[in-house]
Amino acid sequence: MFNLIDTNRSFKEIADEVRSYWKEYGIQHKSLKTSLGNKPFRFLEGPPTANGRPHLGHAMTRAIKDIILRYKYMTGHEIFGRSGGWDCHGLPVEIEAEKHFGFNSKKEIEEYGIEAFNAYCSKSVFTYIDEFKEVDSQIGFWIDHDRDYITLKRDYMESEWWALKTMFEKGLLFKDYKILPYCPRCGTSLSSHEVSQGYEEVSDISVYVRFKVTGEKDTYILAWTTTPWTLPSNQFLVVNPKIDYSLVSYKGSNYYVASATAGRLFPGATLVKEKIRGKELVGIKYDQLLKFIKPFDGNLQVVGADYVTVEEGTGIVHTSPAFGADDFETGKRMKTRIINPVSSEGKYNDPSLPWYGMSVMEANPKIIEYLKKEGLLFKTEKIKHTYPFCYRCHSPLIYYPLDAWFIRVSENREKIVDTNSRINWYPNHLKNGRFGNFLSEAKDWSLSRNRYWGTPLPIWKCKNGHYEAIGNLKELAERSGRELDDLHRPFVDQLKLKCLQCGSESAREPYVIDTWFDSGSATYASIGYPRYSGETHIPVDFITEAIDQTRGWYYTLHVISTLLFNSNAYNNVLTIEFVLDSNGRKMSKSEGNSILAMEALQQNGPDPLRLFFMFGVPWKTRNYDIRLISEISRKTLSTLLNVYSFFASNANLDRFEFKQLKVSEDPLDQWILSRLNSTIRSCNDYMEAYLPHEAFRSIMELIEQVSNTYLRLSRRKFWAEEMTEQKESAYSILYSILEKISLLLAPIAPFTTEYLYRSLTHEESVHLKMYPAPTEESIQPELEKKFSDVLSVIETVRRMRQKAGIKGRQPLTELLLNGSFRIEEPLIEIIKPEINCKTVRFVEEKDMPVTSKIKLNYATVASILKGNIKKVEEELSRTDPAKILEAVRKSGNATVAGFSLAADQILVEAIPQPGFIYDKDEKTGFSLFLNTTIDADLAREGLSRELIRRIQVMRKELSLEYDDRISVFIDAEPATSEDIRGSLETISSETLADEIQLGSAGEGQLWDIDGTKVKILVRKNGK
RNA sequence: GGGGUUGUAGCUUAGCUUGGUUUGAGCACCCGGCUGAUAACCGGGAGGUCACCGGUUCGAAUCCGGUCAACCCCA
Repeated sequence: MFNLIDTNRSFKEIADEVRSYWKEYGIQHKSLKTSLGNKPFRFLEGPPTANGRPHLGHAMTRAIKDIILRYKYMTGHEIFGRSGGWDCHGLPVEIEAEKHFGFNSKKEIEEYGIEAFNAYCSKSVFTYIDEFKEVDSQIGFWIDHDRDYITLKRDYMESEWWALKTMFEKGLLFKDYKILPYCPRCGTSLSSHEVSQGYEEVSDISVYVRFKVTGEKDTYILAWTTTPWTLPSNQFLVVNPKIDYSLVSYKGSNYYVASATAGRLFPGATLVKEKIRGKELVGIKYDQLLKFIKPFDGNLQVVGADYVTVEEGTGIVHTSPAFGADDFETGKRMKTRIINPVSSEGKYNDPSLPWYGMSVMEANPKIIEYLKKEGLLFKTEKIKHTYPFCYRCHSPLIYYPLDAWFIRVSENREKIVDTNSRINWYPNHLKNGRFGNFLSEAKDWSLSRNRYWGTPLPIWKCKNGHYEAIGNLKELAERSGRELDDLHRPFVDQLKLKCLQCGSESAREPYVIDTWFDSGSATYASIGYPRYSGETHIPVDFITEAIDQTRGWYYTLHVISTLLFNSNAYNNVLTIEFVLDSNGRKMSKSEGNSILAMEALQQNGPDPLRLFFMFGVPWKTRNYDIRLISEISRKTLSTLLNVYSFFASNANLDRFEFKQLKVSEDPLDQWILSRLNSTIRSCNDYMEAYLPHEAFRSIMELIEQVSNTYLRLSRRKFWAEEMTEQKESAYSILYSILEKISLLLAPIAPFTTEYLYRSLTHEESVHLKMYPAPTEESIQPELEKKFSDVLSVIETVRRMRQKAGIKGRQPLTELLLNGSFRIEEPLIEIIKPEINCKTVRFVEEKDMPVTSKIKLNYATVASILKGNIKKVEEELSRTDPAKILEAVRKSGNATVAGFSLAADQILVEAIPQPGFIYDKDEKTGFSLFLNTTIDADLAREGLSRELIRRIQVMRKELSLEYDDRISVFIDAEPATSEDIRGSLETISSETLADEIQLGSAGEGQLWDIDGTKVKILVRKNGK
């Protein structure tokens, strides 16, 4: 017996029931611990930081990961890395902790104590881990959370130490003094991939300031800057030696600017000197702008550099080597010491400045005011530009000189570009586009952070500048004489070594490393390579994350793997775009329009949500739209459950049991099997190519055809009382279709398919079965094409009936077809009942029930015939059109009333003979002639069909079971009664009536059938 | 300023790789019909300068060039 199902249950209810079944019988566990084959498949989970709540985007990536993993399981793969991962370190965590304690500076953290602070971080990073796991359970993401990798665990960090030591020894790790993007609030530098996540568009005030040329009256050099706070430390002005500058006289003063900017800056000014090459300006000395900090020797002069452009500003760049990478280079070249009046908290620390103690961002407007007051300001301009902000705390970053450790990436660009060539990117354009571009411009990775909560940099340094890297705990114990359990700060800081080179004491470099190094190490650290595992997961077969990871995880995984293992980290990577809100806006916490994963799951149920994620291309944004979500699952899952419900209730009545697929010769059966198998084939292809959304699309199409074509056309087979061969075949096909679709759809909608599959087969689980393989010999492309022709003809006839005002219930005698090919007899049999015609046949062109009427094509003929048009037309109306057409066909033209008419000069109009209507089917090109003559017999038959339908409606209104039997009483005009009497048998068998009485219907319902009044009463008799 | 992606009906979209009848669906709207599984379905109506301009071609939504717009990334 097949389980009967309630088609009105919500998908959420079904999922809840299935989830508890899985739990009770350990189905998920079985899937995680077993495999159906031994092909290896390596997966890697991108680790979230669980100090924020999971939102809709998390749900989407997790759904797609699950779809791929379930498919791989079902295709006999042994899956490695089917576990979770948690990213635990880093600034994001520290910032949450600072908020918790109300701290605003590093000083406060240190006063509170690093140990206690880190202890809090270590706890808070798991605040929402339970909610993440709950989302996984709700959405059906089957991974083994008992084997999650956790980046703060000793084993994990030890692997990283191994990696860092290896890099150190290969010379890939180096320390340098550089200008780095720096967050003054967090007190640490950021790497380029972190900076790239924090650009925002802001409007700032930029200033044009005049530097007075030393010893020349009223002559200035005009420079432009968007960071007035760097002006107190101005050391140079830079021009481009290759471009032209002018000296301009404007309101009583002379200014040097790039010629290209003069017109814009000084409207209506007079030129004093034109076309001064930049290099002629080099060496000019100027007076200090803000006379507070004493400059060094050789400062305050114009120097040349070719990075200067004229697009913005004046073509002359104010240079403060402490606060810009280019500026720093200039300072280096000029061999000067750097003026840096700004502390690591971002405040002026030079007491000679009037803004002493102020943060530079606070000082900005004050400095502008001062410049104005002192007459140093030429003008200000509001500009909109993108500026980097700290991606976590939102403070504006400054460029700041620092000692920092770097990974030598730039020298290895070729390698990382090369290993990228081995990766399959979905979508492909990322490979050489966004990602490839980023790789080819890769900068050295600034790795060290002046912070607390992170993997400590395992490098010790002695007073003589000798460095040593430590690769694991054992080594550390040997070198320091102390065992350590926890590698974190502050414990590791306390360990001193004896320098191997000079014997003096060495202390750890006080940094932690970029948390992106943690997650980027997951390919080897997640399994504790090399200490706990002899192998890595490099390269994994598949990862998928959202688009923002191009510069994040995708990048760090790739760089680390290339540098350490000379390999790409992953072979296939699928990138997902964001889910936007219902108005197409980006979801964000601050906007208050973000949607939590749990919310969406509660609202829609897991499967509808998963289908929504599979609807359309993953790498295009989609708007969260609950109406669309329910529409998609209604079209697929609801339809599928209804097909099953129909199957199950009928099959149970007939005591059908599935033993094997029995295929009849019926083209309908052949067709649906072909469709089923071609869908299975394309699903396999798409899933192999990491295109699950394409697989879903093809399944959707199949479900639609099964329900609306196959089942509808097969319905009559199921009404037969006894088990016919046809019926059995149809059952077995329907069973097979439901089974295969459950399997095909199982990775995408795991809950509903489980429910369906188990109701159908009583097997343990759809998820422990092999993915279906196509039966190639069942695929008949030719038949699939023919079948769509059949459907097209049916549609056209329905349209013709509509136009002629003849209902579908009214039987007609014949449909005649003419075309360039024919539809074979068995398929004709499908057309007949659908269009309610007794015969459907093809005729030759000459036998078409049509008279051609030939008209003149005035457009081509008018100018030739002129006054003779009337005459020709008269002659034409007397001539047999067939003769004219024959002549045109043979010789290219026909002679009418002495005039020769070519093919393009006549128009042929087909006029169907009386009793026929004509139309053309566009898909097949067939001409269709429908005989619309309704004689008394046909009319009587039509009437009985009308009655049957009314009685069926009444059955439904009485909520009768489909096998309940009834008695019917019909009250009508005597003439109508006579007509009805002839069809009593048909009516009673169609409506399961034991008896039909003509006469008084008493309390019956009055119907108006096209003007004929009939009163009908239906009474239930039981089964 | 540089790079990438996208642009098809009110909305969601297919077709573009490989040029070939009149760009195909779904939702919503209106009219009509069908129904012994269905939350369905079928027919008709209205709604498209396939973003725009140019080129290649017998023929362009599709290929090429340019422009515009939106989004994303970089500087």
